[in-house]
Amino acid sequence: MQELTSRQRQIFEFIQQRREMEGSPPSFREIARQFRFRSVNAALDHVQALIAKGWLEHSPGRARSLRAVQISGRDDMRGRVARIPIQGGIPAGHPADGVLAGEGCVLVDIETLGIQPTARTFALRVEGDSMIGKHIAGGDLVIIEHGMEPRPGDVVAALIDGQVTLKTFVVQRGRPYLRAENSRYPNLIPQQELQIQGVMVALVRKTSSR
Amino acid sequence: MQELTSRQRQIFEFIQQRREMEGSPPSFREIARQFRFRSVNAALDHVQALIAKGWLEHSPGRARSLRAVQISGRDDMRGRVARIPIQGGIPAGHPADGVLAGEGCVLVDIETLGIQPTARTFALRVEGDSMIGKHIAGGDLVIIEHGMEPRPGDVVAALIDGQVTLKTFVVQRGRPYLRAENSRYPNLIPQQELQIQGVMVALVRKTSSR
DNA sequence: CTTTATACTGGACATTTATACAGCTCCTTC
DNA sequence: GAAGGAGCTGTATAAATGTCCAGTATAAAG
Repeated sequence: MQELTSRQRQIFEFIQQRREMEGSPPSFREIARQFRFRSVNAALDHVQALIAKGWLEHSPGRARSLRAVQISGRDDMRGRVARIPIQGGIPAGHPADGVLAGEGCVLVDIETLGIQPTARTFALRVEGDSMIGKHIAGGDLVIIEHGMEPRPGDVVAALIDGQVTLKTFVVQRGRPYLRAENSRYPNLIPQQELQIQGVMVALVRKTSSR
Repeated sequence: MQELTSRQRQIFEFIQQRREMEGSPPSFREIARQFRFRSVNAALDHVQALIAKGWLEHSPGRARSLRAVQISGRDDMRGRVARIPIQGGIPAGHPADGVLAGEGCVLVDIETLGIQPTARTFALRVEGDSMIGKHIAGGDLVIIEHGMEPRPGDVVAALIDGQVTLKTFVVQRGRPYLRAENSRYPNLIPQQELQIQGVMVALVRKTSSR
């Protein structure tokens, strides 16, 4: 399949976007309107280029019949989106065991985030600003991979006194401890064993004001 | 939502089936042909019954605009995930006009992020750390809603010298300007008119190391 | 310099399509 | 038996839509 020009890619993505949002693909005139073409033909030309290059199919004479050629594993939402449960406040024990007060689920684009979602991936709502030094603010949603081996410098979710906290995992003189990325918060040197719930792999923030 | 008659259910399922197989919903004539109606109106009547009973929606006057009403809380990913194009480097003029080098698309969970994705929503890869004061770091992906009226304090994407930059929109003494959230970067007081591309509504970050 | 591909403008036209109006039968309900 | 809804026929029309033809401009390739 031939490569697309940047303009053609725009057209292609607009068509895909509309198909998902509106439920049916745009007409040529709608494409033209979107890109401020004064002529319908500009849209037609682009679509014909996309068809010639093997990206689109259509049924001649039929309104709104544009559809993407299915490339296995490529452009499909199924398989690209993972459903990740949001853990609310206090996970009782093991995160896979029983989850209290979940906020529901986030749907996460695994390709963009480059994560391999397992059954042990979960999300946490950040409270407080103890990780502000790593630009993780209160209200952010962090995606945590459970069971992953933390490396020094990783942000981890740890279980301290039955509470989950987000900290940076660091090793000093062969001994691991948890560092808060905010000088107003104390670091945590573990008494016995360190209870690491998982390693942060991604973050999602919603701009609150709207 | 009212119950359907068996005939209406047949029509509804045919529409759904066609949407999945062909990629776009059938026209009234195609419905009529499928059920061997000699009149298009038979199909119209059924569809209007389905709309009245709350099973279908459509945009008046638009070809093939039939779509099933989303049932909230259902285990359906379609309708909860929006495809947002990632704009690469330098939009020339209007964001709908010319955008170069797209990186592809992000799939975004509209329910979690609370955004209403329109065709004018796009994503930008953040370069540099000029917005670090708002905890937006380089490499982050920000979701921008174009055409939204910026309010003071909002993070906006603005067009400066043909380059897109992310800044905080502020108004001082009745005059708007753009503030960088990093003391090493200058604020921008617009010479003429301020070219606001859109307002940031969400942010997605991938933890880079893995 | 010519050719080719891309990216458009502008106008025209035939179909497709949605939609309205006026009927009809059959069945159930009152 | 009157009323009403479901299910359908038949005709008509305006709007939406696909598609063709004839151009222009620009940049890259030969």
